[in-house]
Amino acid sequence: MPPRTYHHPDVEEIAIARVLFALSEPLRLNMVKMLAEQGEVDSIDLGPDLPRSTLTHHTSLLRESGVVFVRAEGRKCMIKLRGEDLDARFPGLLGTVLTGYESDDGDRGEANV
Amino acid sequence: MPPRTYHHPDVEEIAIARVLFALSEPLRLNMVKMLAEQGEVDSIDLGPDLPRSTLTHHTSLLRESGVVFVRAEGRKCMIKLRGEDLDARFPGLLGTVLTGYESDDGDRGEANV
DNA sequence: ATTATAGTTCGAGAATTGTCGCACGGTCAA
DNA sequence: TTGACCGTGCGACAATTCTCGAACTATAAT
Repeated sequence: MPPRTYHHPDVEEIAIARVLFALSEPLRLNMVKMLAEQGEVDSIDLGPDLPRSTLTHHTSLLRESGVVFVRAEGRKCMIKLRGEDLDARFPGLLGTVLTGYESDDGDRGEANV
Repeated sequence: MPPRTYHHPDVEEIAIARVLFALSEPLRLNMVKMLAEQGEVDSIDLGPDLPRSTLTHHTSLLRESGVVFVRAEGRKCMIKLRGEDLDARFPGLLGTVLTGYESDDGDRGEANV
């Protein structure tokens, strides 16, 4: 009956080690890149080819580490970066990671575009 | 006979996902913090209470991910941050991580000082 | 109400990572 | 040379993490 709800850690509760771990996974790092470019997106757009349970796994990990905010929208769910929260907690961190990821063509920077 | 040598990735080879993973481990993150504060240090100082093989495991991972430079000094080994290399590859990343770690007392920020 | 769709949970298995004892080779002092 | 010390590599085990199918719940359309 109750509509889907999601738990999000408070800003003070966000731990840097967990954030770094969340961003250290290529799939998740690419998701974060998309979120930074596109704003709030439908979760399915973050991994159209992934099994749903795998997608849920990664989005949940990003949410529980404090990187993203998840919101139920009808039967799908919308995801956006917690950019301001992250910047308040760890100033500049997200920006430098994303800038660094841009210049890292060794991982998967542009071969798939 | 040959003195101990260590392989270090070139600057261009340093991958951001691997760096973030290396920094996502509390033990290793604390080692990096010490290195940032103290410059080049004896490896033993990074984990006096750790089993040697465990210490080697973590220092090797930091070295292979491009975070630290390791040098044999007699029978011990000296370790220092590759600060300039990291900054050339991913500008500002290390600084923001260290700054963020400083303000993160939830992990182990100051309870042990 | 029925059907279809989307996300979640649970479980199992594979893969990766962390921990640590132990033997080995290199280094230094006596 | 002998012996103590330090780091490394190996191997085994524990702990985490990743992947993904299947059953389930909620939502929307017919």
